[in-house]
Amino acid sequence: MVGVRVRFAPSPTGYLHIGGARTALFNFLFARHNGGTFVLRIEDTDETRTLEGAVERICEGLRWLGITWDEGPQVGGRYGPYFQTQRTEIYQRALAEAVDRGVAYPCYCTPEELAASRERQQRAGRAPRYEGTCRNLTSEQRAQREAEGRKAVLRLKVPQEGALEVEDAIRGKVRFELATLDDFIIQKSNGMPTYNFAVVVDDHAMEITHVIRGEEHLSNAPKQALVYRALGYELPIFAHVPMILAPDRTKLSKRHGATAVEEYREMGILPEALRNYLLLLGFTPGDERELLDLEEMVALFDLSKVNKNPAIYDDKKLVWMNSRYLSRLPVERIFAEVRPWLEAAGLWAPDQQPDQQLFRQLDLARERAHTLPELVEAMRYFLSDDYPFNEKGVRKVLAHPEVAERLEQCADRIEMLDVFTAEKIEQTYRQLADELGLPARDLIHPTRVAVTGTTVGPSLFHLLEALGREPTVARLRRVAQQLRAQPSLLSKSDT
RNA sequence: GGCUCUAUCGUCUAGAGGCCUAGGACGCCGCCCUCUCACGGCGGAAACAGCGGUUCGAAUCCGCUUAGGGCUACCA
Repeated sequence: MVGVRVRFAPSPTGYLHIGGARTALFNFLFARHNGGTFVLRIEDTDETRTLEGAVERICEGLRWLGITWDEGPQVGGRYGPYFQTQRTEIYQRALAEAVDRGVAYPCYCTPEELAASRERQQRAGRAPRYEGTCRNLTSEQRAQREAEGRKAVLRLKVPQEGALEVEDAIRGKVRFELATLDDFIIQKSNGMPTYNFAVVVDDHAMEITHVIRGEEHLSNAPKQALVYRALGYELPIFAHVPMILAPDRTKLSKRHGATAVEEYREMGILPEALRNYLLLLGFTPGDERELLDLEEMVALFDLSKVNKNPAIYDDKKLVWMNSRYLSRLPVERIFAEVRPWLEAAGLWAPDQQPDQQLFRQLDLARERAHTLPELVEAMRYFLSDDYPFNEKGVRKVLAHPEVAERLEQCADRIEMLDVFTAEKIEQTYRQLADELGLPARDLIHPTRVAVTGTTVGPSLFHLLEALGREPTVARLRRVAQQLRAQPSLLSKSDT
């Protein structure tokens, strides 16, 4: 007895689409939740659409999201091969079986004849269906067409009356009139099986118990059910998850912005955030929790909690989620994520090792960042003396005659401190402010802008502690000097 | 066109006949916290597509309409 077996079966036509990623996630969670097996299978029967490197990109996207498969490319398995192009003998056997059972027949119509027939029917206001030209050919007629050198395809003989009900775990019973279906092709003239045939053969051969896939396949379900029936296979449980639509309610495509998982990675989105966001697109955890780690997702996942209606994709919430993960995940983890970004920005050397001070800085910076590139900017003044000055900030808090001296006084006091801690720094700032008869903010704000170039950021005293005494003092003095020499110097480098 | 799925705030959604003067989250707007920003807290604006039924009672059930999606290939 096999337990739950599910599969994700993308065709390698390019990148991993977020809709596909969500389907994969649901399959993965379903398998894990039920202690089952998650299979990755590549549907590459259309060689003209198969793209070089696409399988690798899809695998990498899945791995990045933390979706791992138990059988499939790169890992193997007992039900292989996992590429349809390598399973041709299996299809040939199934095709031969279909012919033997009398449920399939060769059709010699050319694509041109078919197109003409379709057009004729459409003009007559009817739904285009295969007219059954070759359905009842005698063996002489077949032989004659073979002799003419006509190439044959194989069609499935579909009953012309009655109805077929497909049970869907998400939608319930879906009923189709057989009269609306026609004898569809199961083997192309190049010998390859068509999608609707190959999926069934593979799902059966791989003992798939639950077919969880996108809603775009719902209309294929009756055809596939017919193939199952024709071949005498047992039907799996179907579950069609709603599609993800673009904000204009059309199918999500490139012109709507990012649609590939890898693009989100390149935008500085963490896999935890994308995975979490994708889960919530069409799935309700049941309580009011929204931020869920993989373990919680596995524990909670259930097909009955998958929604029926399509979700419109809106990345505002994704960005918010990303900011939450940025500040919640272990700081070491965040460092591993930003590290390549910091290196690319020239703020971190490839051989450089992080220390406690770096982690403190990261801790302060990450609370304010929504994405990895934002985090890089929030880290810039910690890692480099070359940080941009915000023009408005300079004008507002630095460009005043009394500021230079105050900055120097702050620097003096800082140098006198026995220990450089946030607490001590705050004490001395407040004391100095008292002595000067000023509100503390008149010292705090100029210091912040001088040391970071910006008016926004972490609590100043923690900021200074994380920055370190030497850089703090050096920056205060440098800025004071520049203010004295020429105030406009500072406002040149604006952000 | 035919077949089919879907329909609650701008978006993701809760809601499986009375608990709904429809709840939460993102976003937006105020206020609080405060050295700024962010976080956090508090509050606000914001929805049951329409019309008919069924019922004592409907966001919830049924029908129709409307709108959107999918399929309708020798693509997957």
